[in-house]
Amino acid sequence: MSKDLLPEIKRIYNTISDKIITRLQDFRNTWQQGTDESIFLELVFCLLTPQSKANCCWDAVECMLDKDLLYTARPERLSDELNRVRFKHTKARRIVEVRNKFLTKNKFSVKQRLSEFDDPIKMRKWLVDNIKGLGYKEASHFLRNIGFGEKLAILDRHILRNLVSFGVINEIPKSLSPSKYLEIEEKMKRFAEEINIPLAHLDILLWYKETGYIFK
DNA sequence: CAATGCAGGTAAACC
DNA sequence: TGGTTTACCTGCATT
Repeated sequence: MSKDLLPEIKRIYNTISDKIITRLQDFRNTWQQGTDESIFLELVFCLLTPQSKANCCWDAVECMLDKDLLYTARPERLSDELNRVRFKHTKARRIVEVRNKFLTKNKFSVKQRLSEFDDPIKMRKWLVDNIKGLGYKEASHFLRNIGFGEKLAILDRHILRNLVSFGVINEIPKSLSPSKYLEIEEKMKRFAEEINIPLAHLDILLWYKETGYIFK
C-alpha cells in the first residue's frame, strides 16, 4: 500500500463522515418508514444501474413512476423510458419479472416478503437466487439502500480498484463468482476493521473519492 | 469529425 | 465444474 494513501483517506473521511452518517440514516428510514413502493423503487433502481449512470437510473425510476407505468406497463413501453440506461430492453423485462414476483393474490408486497429473513446475509442470498438481474453486487447495493448494508460490501469497479491500491487484494479479478465475491468481501471487512472505519462508511467514502459525490 | 473511454454488472452458453 | 466468453446495448465526455 502506498504510504500516502491511508492518511489521504482519513482526511477525506474527516470532512464527510457527518454526511455519510446522515446518508446511512436515510437508508435505514427507507425501510423503517418506507412503504412497499419506496422499497420497490430502490429495487428497480438497482436493477437498472449495472454499467449505467446512477443519476440517469434514478431519473428513469421517477419518470416511470410519474407516468404511472411502473406497476402496469409492458416491457416494450417501459424501455421507452430508459433512454439513457444501458441494456434497456433486458432491464425492462426484468422489472416486469420482479413486479410479478412480488404480486400475489392481486396484492403487491415486497416488505412483507423480505421481513421473513432475520439476517441481511440470508436476505441477499435469496435475492441473488430468486431475482433475475440481481447479482451479489446489486443485491448488496439494494440492501444497503434500504438500511441493511452494515455488514455487506458493494464490490463495484471503483471499490475493487481501491482495494487493489490499498493492497487488500492483489488485482482486480477477471471474473467475480459468488465465492470470489464473498472472499473479497471478507478481506474488505477485515481491512475496514484495521483502519477503524465501518464497512458501510468505507464504501461510501471510496465511492465519493472516485466520483466526487454521495448518491445512492 | 473519428476514435476512445466510461457508466456502482448479470445471465447463460461454453469448454 | 468452475472459470471464461459473449450478449445485453447506448449516451456522453474526452482525446
